Amino acid sequence: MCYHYSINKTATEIAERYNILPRLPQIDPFPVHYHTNGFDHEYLPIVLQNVKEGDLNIDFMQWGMVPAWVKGEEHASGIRSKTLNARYETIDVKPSFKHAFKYRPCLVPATGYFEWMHYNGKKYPFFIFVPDMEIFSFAGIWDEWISEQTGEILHSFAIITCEANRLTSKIHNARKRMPVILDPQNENEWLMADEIPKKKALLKPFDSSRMNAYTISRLITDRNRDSNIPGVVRPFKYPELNDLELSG
DNA sequence: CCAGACGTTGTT
DNA sequence: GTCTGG
DNA sequence: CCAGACGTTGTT
DNA sequence: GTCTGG
Repeated sequence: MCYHYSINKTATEIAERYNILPRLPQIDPFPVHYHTNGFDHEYLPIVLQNVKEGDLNIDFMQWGMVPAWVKGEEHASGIRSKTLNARYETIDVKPSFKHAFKYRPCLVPATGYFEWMHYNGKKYPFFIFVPDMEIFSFAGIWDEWISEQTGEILHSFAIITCEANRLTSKIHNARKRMPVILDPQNENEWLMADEIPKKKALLKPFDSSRMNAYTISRLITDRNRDSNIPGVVRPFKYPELNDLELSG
């Protein structure tokens, strides 16, 4: 699963990472997100294929995908907390996701994500990242929803999940899921492929040996403070976890 | 056929 | 313990 | 996912 | 819009 992640880079830096240079003036300034909570449905930078010109573009979409067929604002705000993630196993058959899976793939730029380990009855937050990629991509899907009431257009997205790999299943010691992270050489393929088996073949757990993680402070879920600050991704030690071995 | 849902996570 | 709201 | 509530009566 | 349960 993945309900909390980090993209603490400016839109300009993200554009450079994906070789999207020409449109820079339009997309900055944009706030960085040391921590975004899915249930806040923030606007976040998304990379997608520009249908007309064929090159990549950045758009800003709300996390929590509202499918195009949803009727009414109330229904839209009700469903988006349940569509933060989409299971890869059923993404091609679920009514909420199959259309977006077929026609609207996207990359979700990230610098890391957050997960809680359950240990002796307590929960410990971890920051999980890919040391060899400052910005990496979750595989995502998006959709366009138009409000009947206001005519307003909403672009929103979901992050695809798969079974956890070795590292992430140790942090998730109960149920084992993780967001799909794409190898950079597969990013374009994810945006371009049009055969369902080809697309599903890309949705695999990322190489555990290329990932790393450490504990962070409980500031991340402190409701009395803004968690979107650098301190939220800084290492924080819990003495009772000292014996824990993540790499083995 | 119609009505109603449409989703994920976690669980010693 | 379990549900709800964010 | 986590944090926080979890109930009723009567109401200027 | 499309699927599922009754």
